[in-house]
Amino acid sequence: MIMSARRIFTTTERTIESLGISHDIYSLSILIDCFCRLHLVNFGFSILGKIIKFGLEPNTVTFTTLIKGLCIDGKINGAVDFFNDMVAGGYQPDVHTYNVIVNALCKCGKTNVAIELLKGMVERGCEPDVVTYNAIVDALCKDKLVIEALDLFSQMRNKCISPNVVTYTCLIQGLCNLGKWNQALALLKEMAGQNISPNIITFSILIDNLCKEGLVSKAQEIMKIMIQQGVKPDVVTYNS
DNA sequence: ATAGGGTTAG
Repeated sequence: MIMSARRIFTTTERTIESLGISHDIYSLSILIDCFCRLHLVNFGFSILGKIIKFGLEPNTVTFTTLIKGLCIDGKINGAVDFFNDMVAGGYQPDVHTYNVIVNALCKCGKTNVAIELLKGMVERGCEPDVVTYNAIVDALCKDKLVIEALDLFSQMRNKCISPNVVTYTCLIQGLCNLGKWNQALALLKEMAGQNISPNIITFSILIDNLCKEGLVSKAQEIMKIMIQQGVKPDVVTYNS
């Protein structure tokens, strides 16, 4: 595995060089991304070394790609450390950079740290967007902290960051998990008012939870609405 | 001009 990875690394380099194509920060950042997706983040860091050796300047994209590579490998602490190094080195993280870290923190159960980072980015003048909020709203809902999730939901609206179908779907799921399907249905209505179309996932969550509550006729009602809106039930919907 | 972020369900 290690040998073949190294071979990929060196032959990629030789091939590009033998074609007479010179590297720039774009191609090298793409190369870093490729290695990171192959779980070869260390090779990504060797590319960073090459960038510096070539006298090129790594930028926010280069760093963000490496941070994501560390997250892909579950090295969340390493990712946070490298993020701090980046900031200490005078490089400004942007909303993409923050979203990579926030998402990784949320996915590994460190929702509180993610919320701290959300506060931190605002203080640094980097505005969060719907992606940032969705990650945290989803994590809070999965932690059964729906009140906190709804609080964040109103916070984002105060900032004029429009929630989308994912935001609503996460909240609906969170409410359903606590048996608050009435509130979940209210959110479904609210979506219509906001011109946000529920999708197959939104509908399936509602149908599944209504069935579990023994409200099968209500579930069938939702399924009718779903079909009316042109969303085709799938195997998940029918299983429910 | 060319590169980087999430996406929710049984």
